[in-house]
Amino acid sequence: MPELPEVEVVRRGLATHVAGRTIAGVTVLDARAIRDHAGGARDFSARLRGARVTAVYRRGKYFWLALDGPGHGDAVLCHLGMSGQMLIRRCNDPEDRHTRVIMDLGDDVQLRFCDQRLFGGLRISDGGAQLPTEIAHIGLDPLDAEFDVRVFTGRIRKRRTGLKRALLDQSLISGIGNIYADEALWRSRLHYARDPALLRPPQIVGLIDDVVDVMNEALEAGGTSFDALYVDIDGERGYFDRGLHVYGHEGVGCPRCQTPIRRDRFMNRSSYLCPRCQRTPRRPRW
DNA sequence: ATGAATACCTGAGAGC
DNA sequence: TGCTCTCAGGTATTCA
Repeated sequence: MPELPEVEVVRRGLATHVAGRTIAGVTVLDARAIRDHAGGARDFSARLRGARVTAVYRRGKYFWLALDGPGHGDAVLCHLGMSGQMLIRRCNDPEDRHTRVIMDLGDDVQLRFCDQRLFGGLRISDGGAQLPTEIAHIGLDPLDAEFDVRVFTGRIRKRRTGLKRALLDQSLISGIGNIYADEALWRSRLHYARDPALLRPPQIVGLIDDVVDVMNEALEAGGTSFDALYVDIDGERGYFDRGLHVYGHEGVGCPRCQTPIRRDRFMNRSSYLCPRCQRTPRRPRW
């Protein structure tokens, strides 16, 4: 569900409200939320007790709390999956639905991990404060200062797969999900089945420019919320759904040419595109 | 190397 | 009302 802009909104909220705090206690309400933590719930809680959060980092859709004190150099590695939320609450605030893990942070502050579908989760990464080895296979995201569009161009043009499939491959470039893939492809007037090897390098540079633009615009709007499943750490929605041009707009006129937006089934999910602006290629790669 | 299928989950909404 | 079906922003693994 949440893609890079939504995760970055959460990361910023945590950097403001959690960094500098000490974890006084951890309650795992549903062990499935930490299924990727090798040690299980007791180990998870015990190792975090007394640890201090020094900073909150992100790569793609993953983020992590860097720890000091007990667990110095370790990190709490987090992914929101399709429906995960990080909520800052007072201890006596009403319960949030689907709360799976609660971290008490002192001063009457709680961090609650809530996740309806449980595709997300938390785990401790040994020595992962700088960059968890568990996500070594995740590529740089386009907002990372280290991201080099020339390197990316070289890599994607070697991929023998469709353009959208490549954009969604988190090992090639991270942070892009179904919404922002469709929005960026529409901005670049590229069909999802274009063959990356047949694109000119400037087209790929332009596409990445569009990815960065749409993500930055979404970030300014606080992310995209279609429903209550994506909210920031205060439980507030984002407003970028108003800024979407094609995603979820089946049958609505393309903002450029008024041709009705079409929804295709692709990779077992929906792809929205303008059939006039984004012509099906002569030699498609699916 | 690539990708299809599957698994992990809950819940909202549509249609009957 | 209650059943079945489809859909949803993601990732990892297995098998061909």
